[in-house]
Amino acid sequence: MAYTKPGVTRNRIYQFVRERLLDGEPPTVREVQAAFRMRAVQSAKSHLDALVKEGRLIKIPGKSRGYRLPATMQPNRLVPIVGRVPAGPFNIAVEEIEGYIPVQFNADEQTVFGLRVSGDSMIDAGILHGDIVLVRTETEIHQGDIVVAMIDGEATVKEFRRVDDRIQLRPRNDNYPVLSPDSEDLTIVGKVVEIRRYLEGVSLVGEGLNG
Amino acid sequence: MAYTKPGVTRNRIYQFVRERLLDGEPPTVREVQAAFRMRAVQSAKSHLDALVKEGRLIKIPGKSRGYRLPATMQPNRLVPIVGRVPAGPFNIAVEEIEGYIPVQFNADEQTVFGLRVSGDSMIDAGILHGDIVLVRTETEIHQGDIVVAMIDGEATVKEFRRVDDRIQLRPRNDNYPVLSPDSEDLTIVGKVVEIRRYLEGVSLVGEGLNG
DNA sequence: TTATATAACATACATTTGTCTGTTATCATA
DNA sequence: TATGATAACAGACAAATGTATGTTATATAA
Repeated sequence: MAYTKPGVTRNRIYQFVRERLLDGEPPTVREVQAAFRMRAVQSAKSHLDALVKEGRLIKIPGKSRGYRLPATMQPNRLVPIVGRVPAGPFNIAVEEIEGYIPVQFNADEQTVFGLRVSGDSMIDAGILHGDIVLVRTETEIHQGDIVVAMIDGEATVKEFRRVDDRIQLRPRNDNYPVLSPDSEDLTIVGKVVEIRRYLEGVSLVGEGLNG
Repeated sequence: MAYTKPGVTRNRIYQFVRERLLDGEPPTVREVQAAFRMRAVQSAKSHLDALVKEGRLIKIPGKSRGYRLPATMQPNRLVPIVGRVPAGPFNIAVEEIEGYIPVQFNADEQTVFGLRVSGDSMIDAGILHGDIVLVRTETEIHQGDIVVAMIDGEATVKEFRRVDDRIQLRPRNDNYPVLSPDSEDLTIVGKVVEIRRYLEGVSLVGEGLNG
């Protein structure tokens, strides 16, 4: 390819590789070479190695398609959406999974799931019927957090308060009462860390492909 | 590895490959082999080819790490979040990009971006100050859609109405007036297709990594 | 201009990886 | 038990891919 000013091709190659990695398609050195119409493999490899040296990429030596984005650039992960709160956080039955949505947590663990909200008891907190809340299990709960709780086997989204050693679950809608269940009837499933609302028909990833 | 009932190992391999692909790390045949402690490459390859035949995977013949999820299982894409509406949809200045978030649209094109909402004029639609709305440009706008509009160079999120050949932009908050700007002062940037609210500090992908 | 760093090229080689052919073992069903 | 289908193994080869060495061309700055 034509000679360019120092750094120019470097940046273009970075953009290209980044794009490919975010698409889940790590390129080979020769694919980079071809994309930039270079006549020598080494031309591409030099740039890639330089990007690694600069810290903009990392690589797995020896392996094919071994260039990756550094941790801070790491993209996301898919988590399952369930229509109702699973019995135990860790045994979500496959049949209950509506689909998967991408999140950007480093939730390599199985600690985050999505739950479709029903009812309008949290409307003043901007959580509407049909919204999807992302719930992180196994995390600390603080005063005022929005949580998913199981009361007598029933799932609910509420604001968490501790008042005089007693747990209150407060709706954010004046038409609903504050709940204060006995602790043996109550399980805090996790904390709501994100809310999503889809205004347009979105087919969830992997929808209906169980089996 | 030990012999299993027909289909069992097949499914496990599918889960494994799927996991890897969603992580952006397509495995080699031999990596599958190793993961299942098989003594022959062909054992892994047979299962993979069978999964392709069943339609659960697709493959790029000849290429390394060439197994992929079919289109319906395709994951997501990263779109930029901007703090304010860009001048033109297609020339988002890099400095204005807050970060990137994953979406599940097949927005291979540059038609979707994220915008951080300021103000509470849409509070009755469950859109709060600080929420991120995902905006699709170049799409049809219908009565009642929530849109992002530019009025005299100012960006705003409102409900779209057409009344007697005149466009109305309605807030969803009784404290704000309905707008009805002259068409020369108005640009409809796009339609809001998704709303997100992060309740926990989430560092956006690629945040502060411009340059 | 000259010197130095960067960019691009040419070629070769080693390793990784995909693919092929044939065999043996276990499962499922009659 | 007999039979066909599926699962797993063994070994080899070919293509893809990473890597190394050396050379030439252009950009940048003194």
